[in-house]
Amino acid sequence: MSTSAAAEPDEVQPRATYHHGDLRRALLDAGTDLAREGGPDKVVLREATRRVGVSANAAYRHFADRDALLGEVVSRAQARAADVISAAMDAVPAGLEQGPRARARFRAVGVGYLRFAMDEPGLFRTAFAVPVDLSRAASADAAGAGGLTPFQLLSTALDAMVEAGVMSGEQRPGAELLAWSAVHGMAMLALEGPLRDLPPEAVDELAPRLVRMVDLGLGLSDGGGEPVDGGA
Amino acid sequence: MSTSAAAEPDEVQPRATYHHGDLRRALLDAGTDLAREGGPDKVVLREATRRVGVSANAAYRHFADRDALLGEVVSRAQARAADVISAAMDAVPAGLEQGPRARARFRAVGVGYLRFAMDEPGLFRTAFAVPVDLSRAASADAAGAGGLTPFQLLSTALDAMVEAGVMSGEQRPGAELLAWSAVHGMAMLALEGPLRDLPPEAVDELAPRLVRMVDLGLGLSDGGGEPVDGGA
DNA sequence: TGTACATCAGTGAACGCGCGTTCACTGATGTAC
DNA sequence: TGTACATCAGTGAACGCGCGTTCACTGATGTAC
Repeated sequence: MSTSAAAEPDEVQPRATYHHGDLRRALLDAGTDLAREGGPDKVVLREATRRVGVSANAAYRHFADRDALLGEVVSRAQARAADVISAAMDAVPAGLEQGPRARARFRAVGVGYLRFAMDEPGLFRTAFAVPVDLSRAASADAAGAGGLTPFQLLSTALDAMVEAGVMSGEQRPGAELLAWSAVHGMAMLALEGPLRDLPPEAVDELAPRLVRMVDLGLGLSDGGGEPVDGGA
Repeated sequence: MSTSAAAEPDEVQPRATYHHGDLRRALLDAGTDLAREGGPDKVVLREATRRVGVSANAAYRHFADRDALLGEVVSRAQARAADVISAAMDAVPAGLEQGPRARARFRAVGVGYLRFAMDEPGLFRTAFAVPVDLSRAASADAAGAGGLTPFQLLSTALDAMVEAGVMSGEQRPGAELLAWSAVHGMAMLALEGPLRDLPPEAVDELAPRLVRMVDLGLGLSDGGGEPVDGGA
């Protein structure tokens, strides 16, 4: 243990072998850490290689350019969001009838989305506010452990509402965008908009009110007044 | 007319006098143009001075630093948003009764907000998505011609709904944030989020549905079904 | 089992970019007498 | 009405920053024979 190789977390010290072994994954991990710390802008090629302990241009063996790395980090961040949303949906109590259950799970999507935004602001912004071409990141490897992307989770929740008869089939088309807008807007206002100085607990308080507003505004009005709150 | 001073719009040619005369305003105008063209990131000190035809550091006679310039551009952009929203509110037909009128004007706030976002994406992002301290830009010179900021216009519309009896006073506190979230989210998704490739007319179609959702979700349910669309 | 050699995965140095900002300066203006 | 001089508003050159990316290279690996 030389003096130069101080106690740093996770392989910052010089590697034993010339070949790294799994540089691609290591760069992806470092890029994800950077995104977590400071959002998409902080996903910087040179810094990622620095953290891994490799020369700057070694990255070009594994990624075409910086955008390619960022793109994969974006997919990972979306997958993490999907996991949080899934967990919130699964936390809806089992005993409910079909209608209230569908509504509760739908609300849980929004609550989970906002929880992810507040708990992991950097990853959230990387996942959903990145000025990068998302055509390919919107699916496939953007899925969580359950195999669905955040958008797909939202879609299934809305489908279940229609099936349960608590939402009109007429306004089902495009409803994802309406619901998504509401929670995304609150997250962005709180994270990097004019509400940046709002205390995080204020969002915790507003989130249920917001998803309730969406639920009432989107669903059929029968019994919509009941505050069926789901999610942990 | 020399060959070097070609026909450029607006005083790009070398000035006649050593002193500019109104450099502060000229830089503000140039900064606003830049914001209009490419959002807050494009508000670059050097480029603003370049356009005005002045050396780069001349700006420091009038602004403490780049952030000071940007801050004033942000206020201007918010004032422009206020103008568009005001116009939408004023376009609500006069013949309506108090309740429907209050709802229509409230919806017009959202429609105007989204119209501004789609018509002036650069200014919109400068006004509402800028990573800058907004504590001081949130008022005073951020007001439009009518003397109110966008946020204040929204507040008055909500107050009018309560007064007209179409919204419960109980959920009035903080309702600005719920309504704002919805329209802000749609704008951000469409402008620099995953929906960036959505055709602009898709937003035109979704906007009324979104504000209707918010209206239904926030207001009292009596007669909320009527699609009282206001605004041009 | 040993060796030649193609291929893969790294290195180190350098480039150009455009930015914000600072330095020491000079030309223009206006006011006191 | 004229002049000295403080003050204001510009100039031109330069700095350092950190980035993405490219260049020519070398060390390690694995496969054919």
